[in-house]
Amino acid sequence: MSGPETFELNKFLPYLLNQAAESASLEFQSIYKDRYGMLRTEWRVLFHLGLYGEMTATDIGMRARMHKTKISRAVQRLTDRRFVSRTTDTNDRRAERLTLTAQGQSAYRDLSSVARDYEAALQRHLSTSEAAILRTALEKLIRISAI
Amino acid sequence: MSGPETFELNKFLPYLLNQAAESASLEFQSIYKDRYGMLRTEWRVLFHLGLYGEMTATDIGMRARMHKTKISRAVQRLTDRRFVSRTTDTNDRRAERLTLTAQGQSAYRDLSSVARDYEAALQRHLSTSEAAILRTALEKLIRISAI
DNA sequence: TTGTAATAGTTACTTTTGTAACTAACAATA
DNA sequence: TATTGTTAGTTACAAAAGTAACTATTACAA
Repeated sequence: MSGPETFELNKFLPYLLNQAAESASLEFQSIYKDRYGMLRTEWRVLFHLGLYGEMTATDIGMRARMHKTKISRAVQRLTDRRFVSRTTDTNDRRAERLTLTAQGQSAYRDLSSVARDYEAALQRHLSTSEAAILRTALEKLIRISAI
Repeated sequence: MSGPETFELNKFLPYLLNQAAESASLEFQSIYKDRYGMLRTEWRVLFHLGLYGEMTATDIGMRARMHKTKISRAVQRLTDRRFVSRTTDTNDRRAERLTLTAQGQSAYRDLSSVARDYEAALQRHLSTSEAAILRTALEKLIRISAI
């Protein structure tokens, strides 16, 4: 007894979203992990730099909504492995301007092509309009807590 | 230069799904954490037992797609805090039959009512058909890797 | 039976994340 | 120019998750 419409876990949006996110990330995750030994945070930083060019850790944090310690550690590992190079900003010596190295560019190009194919494969399970509405709905949900 | 249609991170489904899942879980998470000191894994176990009655850890693992060590630790904490009770199955003494205690039932009722309200609030940002299509699409994506 | 494999769940160890405190640099104001 | 506050990023410590090896029990077949 729990109210007029009884609760259903496998219809509960946060639960569904988490399951779908996990499911939809699994295979792609194994690719960047296997090929480049990257974690999710590192892949995200790589893609931000690949897409938007030079950024600071703070910039990435705002765009990707990642905490600065996560970014700090991701950048650390990416520079250790020569995917990213950092130079201190001469105007503000607290900030570091991050860019992809040639190796980083190459990994980015490779992975973004994988990402395109991967997404196309996912999308084959959805109709065109379904995929479009899905994206819109997800964007709305993201914006809710975008404060 | 990256192909005919250039890659967009904020349209990339796995990325969108992760962001939306995180965004849509955030506030609810803070409720079960603040009221009952529960983690996500514990909340999930609680809800499975509340919804489906007596289950074993393995049952829950299959339904929730959680690894058995996660469940083992969640059950451990839930029994420590008297939300769950466990009894060894007499037919198969490896298995433990898990059920909610009165306190567990009460937490479950409270949280499932919160969940209903929370979901309704999320849904207010979506049209009826949008919400329906979203669920369908998410279910399809979940099933893809359901092996 | 007895030996081998499978299953339920736990434990130990490692990796990753979260949180808070920290350093260094800048900004603003008295 | 001191003083106070803010910002960029790192580090230290604690909590959580992942992985593999483990115990105990059951299943099955030689």
